[in-house]
Amino acid sequence: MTQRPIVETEQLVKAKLGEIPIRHDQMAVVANIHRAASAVRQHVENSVLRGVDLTWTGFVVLWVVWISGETETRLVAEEAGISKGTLTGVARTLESRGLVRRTEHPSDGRRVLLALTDEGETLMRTLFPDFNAEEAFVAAPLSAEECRATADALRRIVVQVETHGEDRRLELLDGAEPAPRRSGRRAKN
Amino acid sequence: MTQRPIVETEQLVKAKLGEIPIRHDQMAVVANIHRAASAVRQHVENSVLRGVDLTWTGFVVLWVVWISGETETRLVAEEAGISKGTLTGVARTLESRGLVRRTEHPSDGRRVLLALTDEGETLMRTLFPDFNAEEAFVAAPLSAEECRATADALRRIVVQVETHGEDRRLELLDGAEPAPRRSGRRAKN
DNA sequence: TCGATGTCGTTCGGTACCAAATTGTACGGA
DNA sequence: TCCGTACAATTTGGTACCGAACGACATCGA
Repeated sequence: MTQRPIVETEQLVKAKLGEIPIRHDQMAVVANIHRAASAVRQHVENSVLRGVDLTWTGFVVLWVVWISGETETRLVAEEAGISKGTLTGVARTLESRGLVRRTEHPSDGRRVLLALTDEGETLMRTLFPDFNAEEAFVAAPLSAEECRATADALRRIVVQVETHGEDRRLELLDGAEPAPRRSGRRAKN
Repeated sequence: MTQRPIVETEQLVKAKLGEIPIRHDQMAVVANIHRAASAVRQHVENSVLRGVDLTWTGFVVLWVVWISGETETRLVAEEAGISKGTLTGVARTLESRGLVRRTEHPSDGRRVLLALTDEGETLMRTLFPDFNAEEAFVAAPLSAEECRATADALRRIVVQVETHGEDRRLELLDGAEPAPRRSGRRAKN
């Protein structure tokens, strides 16, 4: 993942687009968010997670359930940042490994609750400190203060998308229908 | 994706782990990197990319080839931050849409070059400004200076993983064999 | 010249992942 | 009681994604 120098990229973009103005700083932030996310994810998967046969997402789901206790699946999906359809599959995998247990909701037959098994609890108690040590490792070049500032900036981006993203998308489409997703299951008509 | 308040999360973690010390700032940075990455990706896919039937990764690959010109696939994969195996599939998809062209390397029969078709060029010329506008939208809560500081912090994390990640992983295993990946194709023996 | 060794891109086995469709349950009002 | 609407999780159809294995080619030394 050898990164092309930013300066060079800017020149190349300029050559491609000529007069059209580009927001470089914003472009760099977005690009680096994704580079960092995949670098960190890859590192953690290949260090602490591989040995216990978990994917990143599997770990995140375990984490959410561990911290929250028995929780409805839709909330777990939301907290873990994946769709509920994806969670169904991930939860099935975790269940088959004996780390997670499904229970039906006491009063609402539609809902399903997720909780850790004893084995899951035990795993997380030893695994989380290792995981956190890798978080510390990847963030080592940043001071505590820089970590906080960076985390805060990223949080503001998340909030921006969550609060204004929907409106923005509607505005962009400007009345046109929402353009069906080409991959995945076809829309009915 | 309603985010649990950080303070609350810390208390819950503390309750779970008791005396074991946790690096909270580093934990928050890693968590927010991933939240931001998926929020941004989702927003962009559902705004500008859906209409032209591209996934995030497909766009990134197009971008790399657009900026770099005709390029060997292994370099495209590296620059795009995906494995070469994944690139084979993505390139196939893009080729089938007529956006990308494969050429054999003039002197080395193993290599394959990727270049945009005219259609690909045309698409990027109109698509990239739209894409960049969404980058500006998601980063809107940050000043230009904050964008630079955040991008820089993220870049340092990427560099940290790239320069010390391998050593770190070896150190963690401490002589043990590398723990086979359980999912995916089985190791030979 | 030929074999060992390395490096390409591709194939393969498997999970992850999304959004639409589907199925099942809840709950209000007629 | 029955119907319609709302909301729950699951299924479905498709791409993305990784890393190991593979086959084709390159390169170097004997």
